[in-house]
Amino acid sequence: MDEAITNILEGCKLARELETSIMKQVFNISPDYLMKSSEEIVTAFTAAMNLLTSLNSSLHVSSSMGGDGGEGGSHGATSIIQALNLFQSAGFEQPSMFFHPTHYPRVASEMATVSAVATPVMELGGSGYVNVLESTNPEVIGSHGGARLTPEGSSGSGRRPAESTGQRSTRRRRDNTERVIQRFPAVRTGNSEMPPDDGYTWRKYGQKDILGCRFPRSYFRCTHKNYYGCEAKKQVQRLDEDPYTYEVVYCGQHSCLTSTTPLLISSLAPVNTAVTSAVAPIITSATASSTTYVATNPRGESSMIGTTLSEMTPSTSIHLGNWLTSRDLADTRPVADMADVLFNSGSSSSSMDAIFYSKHD
DNA sequence: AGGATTTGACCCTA
DNA sequence: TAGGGTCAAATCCT
Repeated sequence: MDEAITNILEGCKLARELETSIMKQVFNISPDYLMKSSEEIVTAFTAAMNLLTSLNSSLHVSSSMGGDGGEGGSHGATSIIQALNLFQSAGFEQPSMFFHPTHYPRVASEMATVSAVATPVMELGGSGYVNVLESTNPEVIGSHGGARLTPEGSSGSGRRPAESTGQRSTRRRRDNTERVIQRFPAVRTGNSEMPPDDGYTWRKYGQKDILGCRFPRSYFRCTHKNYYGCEAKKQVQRLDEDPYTYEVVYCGQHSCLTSTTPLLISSLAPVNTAVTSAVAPIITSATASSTTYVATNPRGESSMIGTTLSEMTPSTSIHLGNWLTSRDLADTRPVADMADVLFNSGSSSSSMDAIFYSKHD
């Protein structure tokens, strides 16, 4: 255990050094350097994870992740939470400008993608962006993560005459699109807290008080719905039990080209046992947000099949993610994941795009 | 001026 | 029928 902690701390140190380097050379950073540094970080965390894995393997791990979500059944979570605390005490509690929360859904999705046996159906758009085709599989999974909540309580008072509107277009509630559920700690900005920006631009189209919930649920759709027919939506709600945590449910795929990192949600489908069993221990912690993988059966009933870390520094989430989701795929993608996060997971509004803006221009 | 937000009404599903 | 999701007029914001 001590050795694992040493490795983790070393990884943290390297990550901080890398971050510092990036900050200092914002417009003059070499991809080679990034790759090399990332690799060193990966090595340190991989070593730690291997040690932790062997530690935990003696304690448990039932490969069956039932639909009950198992919040409390986190075998082996203690070690990971300890590791989390270490990460935080090592100075990673604040979101980095480079490790933008935008990355986290991508990372979570990527992890599941790595674990999935099924090959994701993808196509390259003309501009080089990757578009993910809409899944038609009735069995879909989502993940759980977080995003920004718009400031509430402004003084708009939309009021419509009682007669209004003729007929409504078709509206269905239980569509079979993927649902990605994520939790994020609120980001404190001035006097208010809000979920972190997820990199996409959203337009709020509704807010509802939900029965039994202290806080209203806000409904957002992609701002570019009209331009690109982008059907992505999300629901944002503060948790009753933890008002400083936001739960965001993403529905549908982004078909717009406004982000360099469209969520690879559809690539998670179809759900299969590889994903289910690969997402190992469930971790819940007040200090770390989580990504929850939700399986939806053809009747639209959802059940959580797993949770993994996502609200940490990308390096830690990547490594723990690999450890959690793909022990059988160990060492296959950590460097690539890191590079992907570093180079591809920025959003149109992220600082990474500001740094590497020329990449897509 | 045009886009974003608010919020009561409407409508669908369980 | 209740509750949740969406619509769209009114209003705010830039």
